[in-house]
Amino acid sequence: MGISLKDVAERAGVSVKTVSNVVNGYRHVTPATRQRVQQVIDELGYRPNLTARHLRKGRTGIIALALPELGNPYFAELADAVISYAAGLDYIVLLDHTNGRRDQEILFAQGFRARLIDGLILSPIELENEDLLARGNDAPLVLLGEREYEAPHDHIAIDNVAAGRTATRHLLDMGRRRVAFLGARHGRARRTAHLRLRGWRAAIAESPDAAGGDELVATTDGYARGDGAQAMARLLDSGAAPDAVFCYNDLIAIGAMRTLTERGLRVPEDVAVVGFDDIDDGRYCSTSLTTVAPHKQAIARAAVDALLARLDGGAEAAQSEPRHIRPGFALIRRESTLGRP
Amino acid sequence: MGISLKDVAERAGVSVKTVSNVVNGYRHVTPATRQRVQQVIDELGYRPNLTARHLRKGRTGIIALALPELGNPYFAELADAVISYAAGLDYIVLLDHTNGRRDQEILFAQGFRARLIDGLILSPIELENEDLLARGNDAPLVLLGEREYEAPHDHIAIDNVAAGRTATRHLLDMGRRRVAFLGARHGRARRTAHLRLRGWRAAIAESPDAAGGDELVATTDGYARGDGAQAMARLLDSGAAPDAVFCYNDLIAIGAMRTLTERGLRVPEDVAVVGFDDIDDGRYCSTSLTTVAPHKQAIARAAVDALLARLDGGAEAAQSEPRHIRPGFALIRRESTLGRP
DNA sequence: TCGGTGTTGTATAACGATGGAAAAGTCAGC
DNA sequence: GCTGACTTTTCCATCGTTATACAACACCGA
Repeated sequence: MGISLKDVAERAGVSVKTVSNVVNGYRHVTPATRQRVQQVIDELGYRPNLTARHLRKGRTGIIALALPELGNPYFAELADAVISYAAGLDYIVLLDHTNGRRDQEILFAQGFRARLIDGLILSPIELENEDLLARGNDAPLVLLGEREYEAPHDHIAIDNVAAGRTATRHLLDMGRRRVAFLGARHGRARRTAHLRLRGWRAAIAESPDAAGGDELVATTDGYARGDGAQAMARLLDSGAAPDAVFCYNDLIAIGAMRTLTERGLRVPEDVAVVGFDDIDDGRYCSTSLTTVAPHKQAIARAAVDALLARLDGGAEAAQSEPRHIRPGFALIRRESTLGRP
Repeated sequence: MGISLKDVAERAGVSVKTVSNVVNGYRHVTPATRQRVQQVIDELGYRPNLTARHLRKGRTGIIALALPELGNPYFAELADAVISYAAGLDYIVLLDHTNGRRDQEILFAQGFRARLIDGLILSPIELENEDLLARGNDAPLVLLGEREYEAPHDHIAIDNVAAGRTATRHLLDMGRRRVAFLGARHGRARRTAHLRLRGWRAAIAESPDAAGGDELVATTDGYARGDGAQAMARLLDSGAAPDAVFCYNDLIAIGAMRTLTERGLRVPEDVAVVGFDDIDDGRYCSTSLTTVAPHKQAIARAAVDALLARLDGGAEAAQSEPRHIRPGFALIRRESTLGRP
């Protein structure tokens, strides 16, 4: 095993608590004692045992971040942001992925890492409201992303309806009249894409001469490039003849552009494309991708801050009303709608 | 606080140890007692406190995985694989990123998460051999990736020289004669790209009529798409006139393709491109990317297995010779060299 | 010299779990 | 009914840390 406080105490000829006091920077320690103890600490290379400290304090300093999948760059970039920001506040982030499966999301919400973590940030896909209400766990939970719940938890999400509307309006402003939506969902995950779809509908409705029939809405099974490629193919085969697509996310948009190119259609001349997420990939596509950019840093900050407020804020903060925070977003205009300069 | 063994014990009218025995499936417990205890456990919703267990056992069941950056899909996908595989073995993975900075890598190697983690898997970029030798930490360390060290640690990496040669030879086989290498490095990180560059040289050397001058080697500052785009631009401006490029990784390759398209050059007709990593992006570029695919699952398995062998194998395993494991790779041929079918 | 005040250090009990040894209980065989 | 062998349960110490309570000491003014 390693060096413990006891070893240091013996060597320095003081009590264990005094060493602990030095380690923790307690005020009332004579400079002489402090120096002597510190010297022994350096000599022996003492490092505090976090496990023991956590046991005693009842807190671990670890928060969990559960995301659908890291393979999606949006989540990877978001994870990056959360880890960095939490590290600055002396919190360690335990990163997990749920594969967007309900059973795994429930597992996390229930807190299967009981008391290893102080709190949890979860980005759900299929989780239902009832799953949250059945939660028998006291660790604070912050929800991330599009889904809206009635359970009493803080929720961080950009205004997806407004974002969807902004994206769609941009396409309409560029003169497009048959704007398709790519990435609607069936089944449980329906609500996830629903908000962006609602934004699309709203923008269409504001534009009298724009087409907005259901034949312009294409569903996908997942959120990856392949799903976008397939959905685009189906849309083209169906004869819906869109002159623009607003995609649920950038990955789907990239897949869609791939299909368009394969079919000999030009982006944006024949079909303009807008994505969502502003992942790094979109910037370097052969036709760079216009996209809605949620402010990831702000989301990360808001999530961690909300969680820590419940953790560190004492009883009144822990019981206070759930907050709904809406970080900002921006429409980044690139070649897939503006064309090559 | 939560429910502890003691609470369960009191309620069930048995000793704490008996409850612990039930929880841990200890053999000699009467079915009657077991059932009664189990019932109380379910009733109270008892969950063992991992922190306390870890303190007692001296092990946490947590391993750390330190990667340069999650924003790079290769690492994200790899992390995904490691987390999944470790979870199957009841280990939790703590994911961190070093940004490829030496100071951060040293921090991890030194084990700043002392005794929170049982072992560490590190994918270094700038770390030096001396940093490893100076390591004053007993937790096992497994190294991942191209860099080669003389320090006594297990090392998992595909054969980068062979992979580089395979990729380059593929380009030569397709009739290219001016094959450039994109992504060499200056300074500390030099050695990282060195092996793939060596493979490039080897393949060129085997092909008498192929050009192989230094004007065909372009350095980059990083490993992102932007670096590839810039490097490609510089290469074109320098007049080196390559008819193919082998890129250090897929991101650089994607950036390079972007520049080629901008300059009106066709891929692969004018310039063929090969990447490295087989990230999902490459599959859905408008020109899908030929690439070297390291077997990520195998790498993840090997890394975790090597670490756990040192952890669980007892003293003799912990002291045994460091192993060097070489998972396989494959060349995935796609449009960026074969052309559109 | 004496209390009062404030600082510095120590002893001991937790935190929640597990391991080992001792104690208690069960049962067969004589 | 007793012994011995085995099973089941309890008791206590322990992991490394911090909190609480208090002891020791110096310093000050009266």
